[in-house]
Amino acid sequence: MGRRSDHTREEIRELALQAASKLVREQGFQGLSARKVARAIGYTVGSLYLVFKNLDDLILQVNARNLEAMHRAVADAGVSIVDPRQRLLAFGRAYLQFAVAHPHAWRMIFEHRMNDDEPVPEWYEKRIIRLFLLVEEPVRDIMLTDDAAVTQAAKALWSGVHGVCILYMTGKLDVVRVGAVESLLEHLIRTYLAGLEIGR
Amino acid sequence: MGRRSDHTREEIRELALQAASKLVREQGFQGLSARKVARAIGYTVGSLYLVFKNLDDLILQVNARNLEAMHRAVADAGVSIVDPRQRLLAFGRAYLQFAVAHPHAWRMIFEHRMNDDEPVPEWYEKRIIRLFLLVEEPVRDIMLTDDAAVTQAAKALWSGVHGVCILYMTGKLDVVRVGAVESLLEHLIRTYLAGLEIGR
DNA sequence: ACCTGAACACCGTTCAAGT
DNA sequence: ACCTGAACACCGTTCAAGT
Repeated sequence: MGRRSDHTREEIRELALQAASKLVREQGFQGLSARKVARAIGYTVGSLYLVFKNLDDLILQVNARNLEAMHRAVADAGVSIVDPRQRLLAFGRAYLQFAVAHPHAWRMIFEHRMNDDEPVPEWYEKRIIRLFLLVEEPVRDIMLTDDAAVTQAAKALWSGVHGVCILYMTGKLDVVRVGAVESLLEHLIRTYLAGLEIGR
Repeated sequence: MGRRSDHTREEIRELALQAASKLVREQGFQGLSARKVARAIGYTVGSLYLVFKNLDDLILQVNARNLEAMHRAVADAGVSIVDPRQRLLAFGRAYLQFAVAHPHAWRMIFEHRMNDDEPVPEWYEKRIIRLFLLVEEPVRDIMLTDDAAVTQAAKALWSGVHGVCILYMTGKLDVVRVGAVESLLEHLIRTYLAGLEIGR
């Protein structure tokens, strides 16, 4: 066999990424496999390895797109909000909402681990860090300074927000009401920011 | 074949749990498999299913022991510290230290997911919640009240601590210095607690 | 040049068959 | 009663062979 040329390399790549996204959306991270992706796009498993380095590579590409969407969702939530506290609250809510709206995509972003403990490529790390940078600006407005303390505060605050989200998503928060997580998240942000203003 | 009776059911169970622990310690969560455990203890894979329901069951048992050790490490760190703020700081440091000292065990606790999205058994959930309860007491001392606000504050604070730990353990915190994570953690706890005292 | 098919080295889980 | 061995239905990855 061979030499079908029904699709270009780029087309196969795109088909595979969309099939993978669909599999994750419908069956979760655990339901994704190279063989399933290949079957879904009508090619053999081997063909995937002409277009992707390996399964990790494919997953990173899917995650990159979802990170992009997440970044946009969070950034958009802050547009037209001038007060830095309200901005950070909007960011936090949007972050949580994205996780709730796309649970499987969100979990794959944070639960995927490289095989053989290979390091995550640099272009990918940057996409994660971009989210922290989004938070730095309003934090700077609140702290009224521009040194390393801002970076630390942004990291601390966003780690907290992330902690709430991940414990909620993995069912370890023991919350009953639907709005309880939102309340918890807002309480954490408000309380942390209040503490920040004292030390100013 | 069959009918060796070299070991009782309980002995096989214990051998398997220790072999599994060792595999995780040396090769990580991903390096664990039922077949490897069986090989390590000199039994066939099938035998494991006489003693454990499935691989998830075995993993939960290992995690339960590690959760026990973690709970003890955190609790012990707070003994003889009367000031509630210092107590919470000690708890946080101990939590982070346990993660750093036993990275693979720590990650298996928080990265393992049930197959087929089966719910985690109740006895297991309680072990996780026990950690939150540990935090409630000093938080109560600080808030000088005994209502639901204490539970919420404990959850918020410990979610934050956990967020710092998990982002650090998965290399997403972009910290360079060794002490930077400890500083970040202490900053988060101190700032949150400062904010808590204002709203009192 | 492009793609396949088969192979390799693994998985988790089940269960008839042996002692 | 206890344990095995083999089977089943899956994996990720590689690569000689076909068109």
